[in-house]
Parts: sequence; structure tokens; C-alpha cells
Amino acid sequence: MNTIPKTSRKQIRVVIAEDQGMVLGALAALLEIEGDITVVARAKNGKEALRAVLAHKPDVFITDIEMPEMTGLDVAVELKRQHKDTRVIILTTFARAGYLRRALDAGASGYLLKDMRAEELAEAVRRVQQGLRVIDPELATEAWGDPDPLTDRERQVLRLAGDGVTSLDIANDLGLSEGTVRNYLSEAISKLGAANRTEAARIARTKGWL
Amino acid sequence: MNTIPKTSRKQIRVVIAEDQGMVLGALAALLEIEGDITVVARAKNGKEALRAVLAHKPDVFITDIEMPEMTGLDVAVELKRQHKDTRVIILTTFARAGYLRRALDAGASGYLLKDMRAEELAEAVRRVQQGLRVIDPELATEAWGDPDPLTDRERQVLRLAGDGVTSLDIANDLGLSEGTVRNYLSEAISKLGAANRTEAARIARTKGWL
DNA sequence: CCGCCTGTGTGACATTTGTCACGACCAGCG
DNA sequence: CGCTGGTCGTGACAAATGTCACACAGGCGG
Repeated sequence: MNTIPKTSRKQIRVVIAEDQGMVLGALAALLEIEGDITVVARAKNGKEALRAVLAHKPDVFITDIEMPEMTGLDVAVELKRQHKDTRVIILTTFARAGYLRRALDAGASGYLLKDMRAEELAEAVRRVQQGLRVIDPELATEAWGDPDPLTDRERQVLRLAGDGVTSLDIANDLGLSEGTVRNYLSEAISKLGAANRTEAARIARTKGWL
Repeated sequence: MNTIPKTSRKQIRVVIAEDQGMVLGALAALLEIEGDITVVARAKNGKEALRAVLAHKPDVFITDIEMPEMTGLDVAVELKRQHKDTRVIILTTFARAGYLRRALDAGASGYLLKDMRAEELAEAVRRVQQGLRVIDPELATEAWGDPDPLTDRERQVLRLAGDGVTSLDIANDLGLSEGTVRNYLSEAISKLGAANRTEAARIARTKGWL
């Protein structure tokens, strides 16, 4: 435990976005007890988060990826587009190369996994606030392995197929012919080294390509 | 914020199990600041959790469901089997009727969702410690809807099929004939009102039957 | 003991899926 | 300008999948 008061230096102001209320509240509690960090706003979805960041202009913005309304990554992209200088930390369950890549493209300063030790979060916030980058080490190495080999159409088709939608229905949905859909799926299956559409979808999902 | 010290009455001793370190630490922090609750041990998987509960005999045991080694539900079942009187609260992401049913069968006193407000967790702990039950209201109503229609074999086969394993491979895995596997899948598909194995698996998963 | 359900199996058949080869169109790029 | 890659399509064929009817064993409740 740390008994040295950290309140003496200037406070780090953060906004947190996370759709699971329990986790949101708990993370806020965790950061607040550090003393040198103040949670100025909380958001339960992407749009709320974006508004909160624009309104409060915090030093650091911590966000989950998978949220209603708007993805954490989408929010990061929007902040970058508006040239806001709030630093962004992505905090997620998923150790997926595709997510990390997209996070970095969106100008995120940190990418942490929820299964890290809780104490590291506060430390990461401090590092990021000083302009450093914090990437989960496990991910950092593995990440630059394989880029997404799928084209947009392939991804789109595979996503539906992975939910059990039939080739014909996919064709109708997207305004294509059934043969074309089968061609895309065949391509995707071969690119991913899968045996069928279901396995292909599973693989793509775990890589963060879907 | 609550400024009234709750430490005057006797402390409630809890053990928490949750595989995501960040969430585990954050929940512990959240409960500790309540004052009347002490986290006596933390576990990152089911087996650790079981050992911790047996060793510390806490008043309340809070656990996630999906964890390595052993499911939170499995731990609850084992505690019931050993006639331990620690009360169990299941805290999970999934609002699935099947999970709730199994949790209650396992003698759990609480079933809460991670997207509830964080403040409610401490309150739930107090209620449960007093012998009350705490079930997420949304779930409580919806729960007694539909019982799992699948037989063990159907479930087993569907699980594999949902991961993209081929009928023939499933047959070899389970020591069945391919035709039999196809029969089970056909049955499962019709029971679930799905159009194919993939959709059937998806449906079963969202219902908590897989 | 008689049904009834589950688990297991077969065979036949229709449909869906996966593969291949091929062609057309268009955009971007050297 | 010609090449390349992505998109979209057709047709044909092989393999996997889904459906049905039927059969036989074992267990369990009436």
C-alpha cells in the first residue's frame, strides 16, 4: 500500500467509458483512491463518452472498445479528427492484433488488457499523461504478425455467415447474387486456412478482423 | 459519498473470484471503501477460489461464472456439496436464463449483472449476508421462460459444430457415426427453430444452454 | 410387462456449401 | 497506356449438410 499522499502535485483529470456499470464504478473507485487522479466524468456508451470528453477536456480518456452507440475506437478516431489533445487509453478484454492496430491508427496512447493487475492502471495513466505510450507487452510483440487479409466485402459476408445466415439470405441482404456470396466465402475460407465458413468466422473473430 | 463510518458493526468478510485482474482489483477497491466490508482473499480462477473459500470461510463469496480451471457455478456446486454455509453471489456479464437456473440449483443466494450500478454490489452483499436473496429483477421475471430443450448429446454435438468442426470430425471425436451426428444436429436445429447448425449454436449460446 | 424416450444406427434424397474456371467492369498506379 | 486488384457475375461439379423414415437397444415410470 502507498501511504505517501500524491495529492500534492497537480491532479490528473480523467474520463472513463465502460458499458458495464459495475466495472465502470469499480474502476473509478480504484483510480480515485490513488489520490493524484480525479475522475471528472463517467460514460456508459460511446456517444456519451465523446460528449463528456469534449465538455471536460480531461488529460486522459480511458475507454472500453465494445460499447453501445459507438465503439471506443470510433470515439478515438473522432477525437483525433477534431485534433483534441486528450490522450486515449484503450482498456479491453481482447488481446487482438487487429484491435491494437486500429487503436494505434486512431492515435491512442495506450492499449491495456483487463486481465492485467489493477495497480498498473493508475501507473499507466501517469505515464500516458507524461506523453509516453503504454502498450501491453504481450500484445506489442505478437501484434505485428499478420495484417488483415480480408477485403471489405469478404469481411461483411463472413460476419453474416458466422451468425448462421444462409448464403442466399446474405445475397439478398447485400444485393448480390448467391454465387458471388459463395465466391467471397470461399476466398475468405482459403485465406484464413479454415475448413468452412463457421471456422473461418471464428478465426477472423479471434484475430479481431471481424 | 458516505462519511458515516460503518466499521462500528461487525465486518462482513468476503472472497472475490474474477479472472480479469483489473476488474478483480477494482471490485475489491470498491467494496473496501464501504468500510463495513473486508476482502479477505482474491482468486483469479475457480480452483483458487474454492481453496480460498475453504481456507477463509468468509461470510460471502462473490464470483464470476466464466473462469479458467473451474466455473463459478462449479465452485458453487462444490460448496453446496460440502455443506459450507458461505453465501454465494454470482456476478456475471450474461443475462441468461440457463445460467440463473443453474445458479439457483447450486444454492446461490444472489445473481447480479455487471451492468448494474456499482453501488448496488455492496448493498447486495449486506442483504445476502442477512440471509436474503438478491436476484437481478430483469432476470427474475424473464428467467422462468424456457427450459433447455436439448439432450446432453445434442448439446455436445452442437458445441463442436458451432466452432466449425465438421460432422465427420465430430463423429470421430465422440466415437459416433456421421449419420448419427447429422441426426442430432437436425434435431437441435429443429428444436431451436434455426435454419442451420451455425444459427442453432448461436441461439443456444445466447440462451446459456451451451 | 408395456409403452415411451434417449441414444444409436442406416439408407436415401434434396439442398446448401465449397471449389474452380472464366469473364466483365472499374479504379488506381506506374 | 496497360497492369493489377477489388467487385460482381455465370456455370458446373464435388462435398457437406439437413431431412426423413425406419430400426433396435436400454432404462424408467406406470
